[in-house]
Amino acid sequence: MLKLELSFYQQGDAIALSRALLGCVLMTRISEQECGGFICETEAYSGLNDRASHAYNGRFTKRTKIMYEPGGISYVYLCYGIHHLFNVVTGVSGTPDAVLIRAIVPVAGISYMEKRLSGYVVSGRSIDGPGKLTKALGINGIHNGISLVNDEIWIEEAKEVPSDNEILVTKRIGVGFAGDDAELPNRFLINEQGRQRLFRHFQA
DNA sequence: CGGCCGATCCACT
DNA sequence: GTGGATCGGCCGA
Repeated sequence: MLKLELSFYQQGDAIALSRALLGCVLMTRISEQECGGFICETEAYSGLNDRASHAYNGRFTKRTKIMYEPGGISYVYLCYGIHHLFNVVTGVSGTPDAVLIRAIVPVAGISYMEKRLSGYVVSGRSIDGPGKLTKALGINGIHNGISLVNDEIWIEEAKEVPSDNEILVTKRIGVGFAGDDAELPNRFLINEQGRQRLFRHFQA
């Protein structure tokens, strides 16, 4: 399987990349365990003009500075004091764009992910919810800012790409504070039929 | 320096 | 469908 290269993350905007990441395979190798699944839900956060983004209007802090880096690194942060959320930084240096990964369909290391989720059964279903996703994959705050072209967290090309009629576009979750920007159609997901079709390409 | 609050999840009812 | 858990970052004083 082919690992996505830096150039993938640095071309195009966050919306195009949110769409392009559907079907790609998010993998982690953490504590000697290789786990992962193909991405089936994303949200685009387009920095400067997006009130839902941490970097709205050029806000530049210790936390958000990572979003201004060139694409191809992770942005992991703590939400509600409990959940780590995993984002992919995209675009060129100076553009604070990122894609939030919200769900995967598990294809590797399933038993270990279930262990991390205290026995929650992930086999045969999606791992929905960005906090649960990072817990299953073993991602936490120490992975903030690391390259996605390495051997700890990386993304592989899709084995099979979802077709347009398998993709749903909606407004984003939990961004009601963002005013009009809360209505932006920046959330992308593969429908149930598409998830099952893509999953079949991972079976031996 | 203090207080507020969020890109959530789960265990209740 | 609702509320509690739980904490770092941010803002205003």
